[in-house]
Amino acid sequence: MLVPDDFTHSIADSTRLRILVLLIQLDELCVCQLTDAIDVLQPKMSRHLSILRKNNILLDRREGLWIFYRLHPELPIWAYKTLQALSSGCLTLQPYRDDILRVKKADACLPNGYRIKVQDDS
Amino acid sequence: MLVPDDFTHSIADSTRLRILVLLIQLDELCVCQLTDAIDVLQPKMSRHLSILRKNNILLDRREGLWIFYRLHPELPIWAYKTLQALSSGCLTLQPYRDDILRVKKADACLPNGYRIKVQDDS
DNA sequence: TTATCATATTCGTATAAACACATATACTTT
DNA sequence: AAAGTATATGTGTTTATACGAATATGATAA
Repeated sequence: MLVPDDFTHSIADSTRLRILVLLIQLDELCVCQLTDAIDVLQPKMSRHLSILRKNNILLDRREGLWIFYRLHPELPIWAYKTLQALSSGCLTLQPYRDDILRVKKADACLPNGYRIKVQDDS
Repeated sequence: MLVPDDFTHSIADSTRLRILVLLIQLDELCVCQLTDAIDVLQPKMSRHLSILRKNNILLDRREGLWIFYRLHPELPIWAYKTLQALSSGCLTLQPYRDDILRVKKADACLPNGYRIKVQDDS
């Protein structure tokens, strides 16, 4: 069960906060999408995802080679509301704003049918 | 100006989270009330208050020997909402629940007229 | 002034967290 | 089977953080 102490610790790293903001906005992303968008080395991304997974903040799902992460569906309401509020404070700021743009534009290593559908506003 | 990174760092310590939950529930408290309720050594309390003050999460006000702390009145809305949500997840749990009871029952070193008015439910 | 009280800061130390690099695992394709 | 791809973990090191103990500050009272 998620307790406030583990939760606050989980969000207190800038890479993890960026991951969470991305997943609140875009529901589900695979590791390579997150790695590309946030631009970190793969082992670093993996380790931060591991922390969020162990604390039951994220849930993962394997699909072939790819592993998709999303907010844990049984995240306590208080935790979800906290993330929503935090996220609303991040969206207009860097690097969070550009992270989202990068995911949408990126042509990551995704399996067919899993690219994000976005209207091209260029 | 408060940025999400400083904010998440500020709430990622259990003593600081306890302080914030207390101040959300009880508006304004002096250092000795916080120290007694949370039961930490005075320099430790002071250091944590200093961090919250420097990050513009708390505002202090001197009244004679006593210094009162409250949430910063210009706290960004996203930060306030985040604290509200987090606090709602803490209130039913220990040690947050008992912290509040202790403040209400305590006979701290307050100047006259500053004791918290609570109905005695004993 | 001196004493006293509430609060703040300095300092040295111990603990924890994040990191890069190397390597391992798990799955798919050939 | 071997090779290739995506993701995870082990290891050693560096950096950040929290801490207790001692001391300083700032206000009040005698």
